[in-house]
Amino acid sequence: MGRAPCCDKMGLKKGPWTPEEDEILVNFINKNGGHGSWRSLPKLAGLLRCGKSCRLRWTNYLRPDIKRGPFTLEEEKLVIQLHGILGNRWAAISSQLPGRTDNEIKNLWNTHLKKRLIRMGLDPQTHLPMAYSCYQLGKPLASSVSTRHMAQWESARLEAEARLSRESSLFNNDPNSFVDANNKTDSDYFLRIWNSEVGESFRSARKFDDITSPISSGSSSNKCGSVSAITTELASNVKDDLEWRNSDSASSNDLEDSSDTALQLLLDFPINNDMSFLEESSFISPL
DNA sequence: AAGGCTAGCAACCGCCTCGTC
DNA sequence: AGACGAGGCGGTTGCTAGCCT
Repeated sequence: MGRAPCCDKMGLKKGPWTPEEDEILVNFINKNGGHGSWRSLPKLAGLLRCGKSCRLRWTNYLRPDIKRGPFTLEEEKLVIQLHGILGNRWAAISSQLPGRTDNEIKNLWNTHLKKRLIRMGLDPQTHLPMAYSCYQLGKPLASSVSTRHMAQWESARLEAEARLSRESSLFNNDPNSFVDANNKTDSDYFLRIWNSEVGESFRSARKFDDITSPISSGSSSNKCGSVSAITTELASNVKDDLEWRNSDSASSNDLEDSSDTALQLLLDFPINNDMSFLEESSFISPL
């Protein structure tokens, strides 16, 4: 059914790359001012690899702008925040972390951050307490997650724009310049994402009105309901769920003694919107 | 010291999207 | 319109180093 793997051809090497292969690939790309067609690159460069393998090696390891070394606290914070908004869209998340690859972020998430959230009793997909995220009033989980992401998008954007207007006097003349770390605020991140191609899919989603249509959480071409309608529905759902959760005192104490910094980072994010009552709930550990 | 276990990470695989013909 | 190829993406695998017993 599926297409045959591109490396099935006889004679093509698989597995870890040797320093010699790395050198050949880097030299070829530098010499030609780019990779050109990945499919034809191995033959032209004299590598016994498939084009896909070359592309992966270049984008995940050999690219000169890749930042090596452990993730900083700020980067981890950003990954958690972005994952809460974008879900498992590693490429979209990595586009907001200069020098970090999607593979690196995916590994960070799977080996560190995900486990951290699970340890704290939080669903790594929804960033909400496990018991809560599993029962969205009988609605399909994938739909509720995407709905939540949509609402967070809109809320974060509105908050960011409001803050940006307040702080406009502090900004550079170039409103699109987000490079200066001194001026980098959380608002900046969201406006930058919102104005990027990543946000485009969400901006265009405002055209759709069918809030009840199923949403594929794994696809980059989601069809989503109108954001304002979703936000309204979400607020209603969350309030209902909070009432349900508050009646279940057994689960509400699980997180109170958590001092994990990741949770703090997640909750520290200044989204003061119609979902802010979530933070006031005793269900989530006090700051 | 040695064997088992685990975490971290590089690389692969299969599916999807988009562009071209 | 649909078949095909190329590139991109996310999930998963497998190797390795470090830790534990």
